[in-house]
Amino acid sequence: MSKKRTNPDFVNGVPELVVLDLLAKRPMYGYELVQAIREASGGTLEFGEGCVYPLLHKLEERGQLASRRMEIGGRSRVVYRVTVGGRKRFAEAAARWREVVEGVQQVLGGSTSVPSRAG
Amino acid sequence: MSKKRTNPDFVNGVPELVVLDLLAKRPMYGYELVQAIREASGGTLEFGEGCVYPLLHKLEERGQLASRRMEIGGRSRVVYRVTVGGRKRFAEAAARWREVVEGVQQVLGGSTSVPSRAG
DNA sequence: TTGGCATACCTCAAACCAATAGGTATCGTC
DNA sequence: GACGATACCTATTGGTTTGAGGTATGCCAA
Repeated sequence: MSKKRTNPDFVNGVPELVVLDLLAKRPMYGYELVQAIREASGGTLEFGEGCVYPLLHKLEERGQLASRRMEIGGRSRVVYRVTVGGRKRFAEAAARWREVVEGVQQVLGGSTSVPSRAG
Repeated sequence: MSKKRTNPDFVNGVPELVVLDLLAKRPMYGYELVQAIREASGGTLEFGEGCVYPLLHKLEERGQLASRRMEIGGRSRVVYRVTVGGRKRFAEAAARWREVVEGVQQVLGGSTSVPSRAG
């Protein structure tokens, strides 16, 4: 068994971002959301239940999500929807996300494609 | 004083990414690097010395950076350069970074506005 | 010389987040 | 009843940035 990587890449705040986005498009329950993230990202983003469920609870505590028990398929499931505060939060997070992405692009900018230049 | 935010947004692994990139372009010493990150990103990315110095040491331990004491301005400074392993690491990190960015974009896709028609 | 400031390097504790693993309950099938 | 898939939840762990603090040197002013 190698090391456990709990913070592997660049996913930090990304779960919150995509959860707020996907739930804004359509209310879902946790288990459905886990799969939705995977499918919507083409398999690139994959967050386990141990990440999604606590996140949902946290966002609900903040008033950015609201849960409702609904009967789906003959069983009661906890369906989450985005509140007004949640949409605001998403807008902020998305803006920050873009900032970071653009910031990184500005730094990497010329090095990802431009060959070494005499300096 | 409100809460301390140690993991504010989406910067996770980003310091490693930009450090490897900037040092690959031109060897620098720590303090210079801190400012270089800030300037290269247009002020968007800003990592303190408490983040950069331990990172430099870690990357050096991994053999991805190499340090050398040099006389600059009449004083000895610890200048870091990227090794072959560091370039490899950067390539991997950059690829992963792009994956995540594209993954998020696929999810957010139509919700961020941006009617990029050139696509 | 003394004091203050910016530069330059370093380290530590705190806070936060995702990953892993484990636990519980229901439904359908055998 | 046993088993697996679905569905929900929690505790622990590991890694990372942040913030604050500490040390030392060079330059400038008094």
